[in-house]
Amino acid sequence: MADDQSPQGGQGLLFLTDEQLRKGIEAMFFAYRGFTADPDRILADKDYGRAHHRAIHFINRSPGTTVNNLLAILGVTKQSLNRVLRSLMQDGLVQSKVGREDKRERHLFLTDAGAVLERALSDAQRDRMRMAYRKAGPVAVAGFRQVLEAMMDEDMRRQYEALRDRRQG
Amino acid sequence: MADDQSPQGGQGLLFLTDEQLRKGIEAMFFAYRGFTADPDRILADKDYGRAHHRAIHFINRSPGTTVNNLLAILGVTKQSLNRVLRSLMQDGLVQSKVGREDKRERHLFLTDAGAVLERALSDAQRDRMRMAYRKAGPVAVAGFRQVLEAMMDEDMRRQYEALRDRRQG
DNA sequence: CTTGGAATGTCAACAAGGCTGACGTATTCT
DNA sequence: AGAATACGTCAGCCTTGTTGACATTCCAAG
Repeated sequence: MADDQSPQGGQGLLFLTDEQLRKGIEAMFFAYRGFTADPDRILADKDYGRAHHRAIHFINRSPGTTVNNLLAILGVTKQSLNRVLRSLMQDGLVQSKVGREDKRERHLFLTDAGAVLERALSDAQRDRMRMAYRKAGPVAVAGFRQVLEAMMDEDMRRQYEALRDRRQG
Repeated sequence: MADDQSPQGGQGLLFLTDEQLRKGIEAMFFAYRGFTADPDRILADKDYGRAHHRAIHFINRSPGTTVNNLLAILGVTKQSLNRVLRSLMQDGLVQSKVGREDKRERHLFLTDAGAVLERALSDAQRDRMRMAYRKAGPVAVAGFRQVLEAMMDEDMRRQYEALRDRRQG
């Protein structure tokens, strides 16, 4: 694949050619389709879309998070998020509680029914991920995460890092 | 979930825990935002969206490809693609030629103006990719690609592979 | 040669889910 | 008291996915 050279910097920069970069770009494109395919199939039956999945995922991840918080993580407008949250609450999958300290805030939680759906969605997504991880092996997985993290914008990375070490009930 | 075993894998299966998988899922989510951010900014000025970018990318990649071909690669309906192609053709970025052998087919090409936009878009996307690659290093990059390829569906992977070794004029 | 079916592509209409802008209400901060 | 914050909502727009209907072209069977 490449002419190995001696020291750490020296192994040629063949992995930085336009050709290699383009392959990476196309790999991202196709892989993302696989990444969302399984949850999408589950959601299609239920009149929900990817937007609902994202909301459910992050509410599960950070129970009690506020609307504003979720907004920042998802990177959408409140009007857009609101549409999704409204339907999830009407269907009894998400519950919002008025803040105790600051009564302007609404804290979001999954109901039992919401947790069931979340489980189904993340199981499906994890299964594919697990398969890919197992196939590629631990070293590849470490590289995978490194490159992804390097692709994020600064503020996204902060959101991502903030999520990393949070323990959830 | 994580009992260490001896054989070749030796280093435990800690990279397959639900926790690790979830981090990978979230990394994909945030990284994809970064991945599309730069081209999106360019397109926003021009009344185009991601769909236009995808079409332009793959037409550039495989000049003379047919609509049907493109359909399969992009994974959308022909009606959806058609709308995008129509606007690109009206704006003089893409040109379609009736097939010589089979007159039902339309072969797609970028015009000079189309090639200019393609350049701008892919430069932007490649710059980010290059930065990430450089930061992560060649070993990480190899792992990155391995995992992405393992995440694809069978038919996507075939599309992706078919693209890999094609030489373009 | 003709005819019917399959393949290719176009037009029309609809839905999801982004967006902006404007506004109302409750609450908190200064 | 007045400004700022957090949230919800209405209205309207755009992109991009969907299905349905239809025209053209090709090909194969009769």
